[in-house]
Amino acid sequence: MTLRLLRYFVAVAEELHLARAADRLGIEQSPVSRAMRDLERLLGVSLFDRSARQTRLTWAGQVLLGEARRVLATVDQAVQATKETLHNPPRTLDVMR
Amino acid sequence: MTLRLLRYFVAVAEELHLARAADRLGIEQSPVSRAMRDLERLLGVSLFDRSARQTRLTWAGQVLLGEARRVLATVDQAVQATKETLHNPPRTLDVMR
DNA sequence: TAGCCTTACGGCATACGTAAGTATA
DNA sequence: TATACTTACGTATGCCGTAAGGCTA
Repeated sequence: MTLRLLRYFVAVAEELHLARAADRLGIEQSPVSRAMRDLERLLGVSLFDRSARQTRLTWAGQVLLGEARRVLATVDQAVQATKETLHNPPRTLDVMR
Repeated sequence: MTLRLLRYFVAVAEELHLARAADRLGIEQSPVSRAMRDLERLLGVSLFDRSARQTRLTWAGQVLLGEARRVLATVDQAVQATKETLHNPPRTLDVMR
């Protein structure tokens, strides 16, 4: 699993349209389509219902959308918390030992 | 940020030794060293204290270790929860609309 | 046939391994 | 000098864009 696949998936799941998702991601449709295929293969589940004219989420897709948002939020927090150590030094001197 | 950098970092932070971390990851020392350098540049903070003979975590490194573990746990849960939708179908039929 | 997604292919960027280099105790 | 981390360089893998292909209303 990679964050790239999760980021692409959230964009597609929210837009329900590959071209718009690709626009939002600043890339072309093609890599987005391939990424969704790769993600489905990786997880072994269908994330989208492509039978209809419009793209829709399967149940697995709905579950992953919530989970992926949590992952990305956790990543953002990890980056922020680490950067903020510059301004919030440890209270005691021996925490680094 | 990538999961690869976080996975490598957790290995190094837990082993406090690049060769052992590399062994655990199934790769060579060299890419691990480069990854840690890249991660520090990305975050703009020092994660390791390299002045001593042994590798030690800075305060920022200790904070990131906890955060990175949370991220990786969240990812595992995301994958599991999505895969389990195959055995736990939605209770109602209209959740996919 | 118009709109949307997918596949093929070539090029670029990223990541690895080997091996040489640097530093410290 | 032994141990551990870093840097240089060539190769392999991964990801992207362009363009062609397929499908459905």
